Amino acid sequence: MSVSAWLEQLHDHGYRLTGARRAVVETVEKSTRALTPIEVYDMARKKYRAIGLVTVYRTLEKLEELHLIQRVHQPMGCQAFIAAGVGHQHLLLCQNCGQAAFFDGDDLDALTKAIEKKTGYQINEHWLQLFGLCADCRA
Amino acid sequence: MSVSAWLEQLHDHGYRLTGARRAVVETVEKSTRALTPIEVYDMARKKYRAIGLVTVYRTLEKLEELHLIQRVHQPMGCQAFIAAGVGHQHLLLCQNCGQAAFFDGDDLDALTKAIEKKTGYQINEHWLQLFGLCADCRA
DNA sequence: TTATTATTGAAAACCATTTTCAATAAGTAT
DNA sequence: ATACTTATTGAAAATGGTTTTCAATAATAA
Ligand SMILES: [Mn+2]
Ligand SMILES: [Mn+2]
Ligand SMILES: [Zn+2]
Ligand SMILES: [Zn+2]
Repeated sequence: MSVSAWLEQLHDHGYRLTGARRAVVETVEKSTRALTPIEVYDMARKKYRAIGLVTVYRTLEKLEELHLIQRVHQPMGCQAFIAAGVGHQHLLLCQNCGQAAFFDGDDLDALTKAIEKKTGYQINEHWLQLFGLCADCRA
Repeated sequence: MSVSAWLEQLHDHGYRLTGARRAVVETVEKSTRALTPIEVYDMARKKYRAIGLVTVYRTLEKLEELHLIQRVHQPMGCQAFIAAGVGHQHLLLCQNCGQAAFFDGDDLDALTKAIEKKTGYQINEHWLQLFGLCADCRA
């Protein structure tokens, strides 16, 4: 995805393209780590001075509705957002700098089946997230 | 674990045993689903009328410090707590009634290794959580 | 250009959580 | 038992992140 693709998505869903929205989109789409509303606000403000924190919240809300961003749960808080992964992917987060990477290829079918049998639950989805140190931070 | 074991833990760490704390401990230890502070408050109040919501927050804080309870992250919110699992376990949650079950036996070593190689990250921990319908709710 | 109305930012409201504080009661020493 | 020390308590106030309100503005269509 790209900034222009995000703006196109917004436009295609009847949302107007404004300076404030462009600033938020550019900030979040380019970030390699999850950002909180305030962080987005501080960064977007450098691109569009007059932006209000309220507009950041409202724009994040719309981007989440369009599945362009997703909420990131972390030990320190669950209010951060990052550009959404494509297809079936999970997040790998650096515990030092927050650098995020998506990965796929997890196969939980066997585990899921075994647990369904043992517990009687019908399993519909799973959350998986890895934590560690990115290449830069482990050096 | 049991209610008395929790109370003993509190006592062993120098905390006094009070009616309010007993009510919170009994509520949370016996629950098979994650409870929010307000839910704990409403339930504990039936055992100890005079309890204040503030004391619920303070007691949950201590129980978490002692690793007797753990925070549960869910799509609807991340403010709920449940009796902590023992050893390496993960949660399986019913999307309908909230019924929680712990499971173990997940083996992510191969996946972890592969991702470390591919991404350059050093992976230290993982979060895994399953969602579905419990035996009662799927019927 | 003009008209329509979605969008905006400031201010106020909201609400979950935390802090303050004087009264109370658990644990200890007498 | 009784007195003493001080951790604990609940009420009230404060806090801080998020949401709502509202009149002004600006994006889009006519
Ligand atoms: Mn998966
Ligand atoms: Mn595991
Ligand atoms: Zn890093
Ligand atoms: Zn259920």
